[in-house]
Amino acid sequence: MEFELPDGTKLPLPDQATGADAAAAIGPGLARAALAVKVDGELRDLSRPLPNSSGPHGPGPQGSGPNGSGPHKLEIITERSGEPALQLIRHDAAHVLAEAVLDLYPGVKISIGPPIDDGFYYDFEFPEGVSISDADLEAIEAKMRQHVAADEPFVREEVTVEQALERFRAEDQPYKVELIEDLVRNADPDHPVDHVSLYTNGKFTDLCRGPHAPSTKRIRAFKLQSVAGAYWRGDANRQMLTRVYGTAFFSAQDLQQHLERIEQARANDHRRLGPQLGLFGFSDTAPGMAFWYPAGAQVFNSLVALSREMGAPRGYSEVKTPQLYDSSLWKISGHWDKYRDNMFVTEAEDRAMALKPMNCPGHCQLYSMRPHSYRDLPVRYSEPGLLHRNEPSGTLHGLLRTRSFVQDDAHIFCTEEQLQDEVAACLEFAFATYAVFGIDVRLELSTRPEQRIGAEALWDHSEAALKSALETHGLDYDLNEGDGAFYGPKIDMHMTDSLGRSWQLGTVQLDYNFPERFKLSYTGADNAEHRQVMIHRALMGSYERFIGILLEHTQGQLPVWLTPVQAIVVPISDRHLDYARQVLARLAESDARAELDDRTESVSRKIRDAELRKVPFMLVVGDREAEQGQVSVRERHAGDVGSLSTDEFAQRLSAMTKNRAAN
RNA sequence: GCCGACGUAGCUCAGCUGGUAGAGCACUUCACUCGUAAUGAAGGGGUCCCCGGUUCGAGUCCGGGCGUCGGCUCCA
Repeated sequence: MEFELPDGTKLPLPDQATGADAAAAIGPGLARAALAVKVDGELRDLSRPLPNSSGPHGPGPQGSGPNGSGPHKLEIITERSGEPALQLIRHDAAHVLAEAVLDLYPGVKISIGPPIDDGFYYDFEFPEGVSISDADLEAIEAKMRQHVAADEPFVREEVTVEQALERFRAEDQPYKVELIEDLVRNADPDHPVDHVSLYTNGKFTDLCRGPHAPSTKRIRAFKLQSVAGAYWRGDANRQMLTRVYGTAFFSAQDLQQHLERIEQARANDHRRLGPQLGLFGFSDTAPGMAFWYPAGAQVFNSLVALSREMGAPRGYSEVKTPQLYDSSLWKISGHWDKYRDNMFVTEAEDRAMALKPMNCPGHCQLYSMRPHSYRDLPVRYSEPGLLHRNEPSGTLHGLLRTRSFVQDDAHIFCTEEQLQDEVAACLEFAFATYAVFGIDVRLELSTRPEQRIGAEALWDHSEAALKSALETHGLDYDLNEGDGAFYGPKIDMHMTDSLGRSWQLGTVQLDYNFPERFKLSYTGADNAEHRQVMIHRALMGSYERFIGILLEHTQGQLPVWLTPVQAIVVPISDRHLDYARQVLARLAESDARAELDDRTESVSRKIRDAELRKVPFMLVVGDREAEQGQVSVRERHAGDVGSLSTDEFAQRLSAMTKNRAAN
């Protein structure tokens, strides 16, 4: 058997050699450092024999790799291998966590415990009447440390399904039994599952595909972080389990750095920045609904203005539709049946009414109130519509998930022939919008959900249309099966927040159903009525969410054109107030948003306060500047950048605002 | 909605096993008139989230509610 190492050198090994043998053949240092091996991209335990011609990679000439394409590629995984190595010890740590919890809480039922981005978790069902909280984590950690110090080897064994079931039934571990039964049931009929692998460390044995590091001692630094609830199998109708989250690293320094990064990210949380910068706040009197201070309203309105300015040349016409509709409208749209619990419903003169959770039925209503010719299409109605959704209390999240929000919403009514171009134009508009802010998004194509309305043929058609729009533009996307809207498939655009959580911003959704339900039509060239297609689209998503994400990505340093206060005039002493007022007046002439700090305070103090408010420009004025008609410019974060005439500065600032410079 | 935690001045937070509330910043006033991240002093400010209970006495203990945070589910 011959293997090829990452540097291209060949490594001959006897048949049945293990990963550990391979590492030892390369060098004793590597043998000690080795955690696992990667063979042709597959991670394996060091103790397992390496694949050979009769191995799982199937037929091929002796000593050659899969499909006869040359020797197997072999890489020894060590602490220096980065992410795969971390995943390995985090998975190890999850086993040790379960081991420790079983020690401390006899009778606990274990379910699953995978490594995840940045850490690991394990889900448990504690015995009746027992619950744990963050306060218990320390004791569990202490127990885990004992198992790590004991250097317990991870031992793999393959057993028959019957043996495994018998074992976990005897141990009264019903979740493991269910997992094995599902493995068997869901197996590919051509490759039935008759064996499963178990891993044992110390007295603890878990159903696990592996691989694992050689022993528990490789977990150098770990920490349990939080306790949370999680439904078994992610199903809200099933048992709520207790999830313990933790993370692990190869050194205490790495762990410390990771924890500090999280702490740092919290400082950029929009829920902290918003009130701190005087943008918005929340009150118990209106849970899930933001209150906007003047500075925040300024930012909000600037974004709405941007949408309008970009929409007009792209053929959008702004409309206004009511907030409150008779339930009959929601019955036509299907919202009454599917979302009534999440709508704010009221009553007027014995009529059931509901606040709009979406603009589309209103836009459909508006469209249908007049006849349309094929010559008018596409019709593109836009509306910064205020929506209310009674989101479950546990899902509210600052500006990112609210009960009241304004979408940069639009609906396009067009013919089948116009559809491709219109979807493409929506994507162009979206990317042009994101480019203003210099942000990147991740694309997702979501297909038909289980609960849906409309014929299968329409779904086939509309899914194909979105897919081809993405592919003809060469865009990368993730496929999200079953995650579409109840009326049609969609392309979603996602971004992450300061803690790496993903949020949907833009969306482009195809809809053959509402036109059907609202009986929307146009008169064709043949003088007959035709049904058209409808596109729902929002680009920023909601202005609330967009501002939240933008704050986190800019660390509160909004671009100059958008920031509420662009410049603050800082007179050195009270005798410079007159000149400072002249500067302010000059800035006001060119519509700059400027303020004067007229407090009787030191320059340092005024600078510090302006920096904390993240004002982009601080204009220091004293005797020198007054004499020469100048301002001494300090840029946020950068410090003093020299003096300019007041006119020159005002012009530059005005240009930055006009160009929406992405600084 | 579900699991766990938390809720004290505008903000960040102290307040031990129950004895009637405190700091820093912010705010007000006075003095200082200052050249690029905190001048000093004095002062005002609290139904300790709400409602009930236990107790001679509750910010502290117990129950319920509301809100927030971390997850889960959901997200038209």
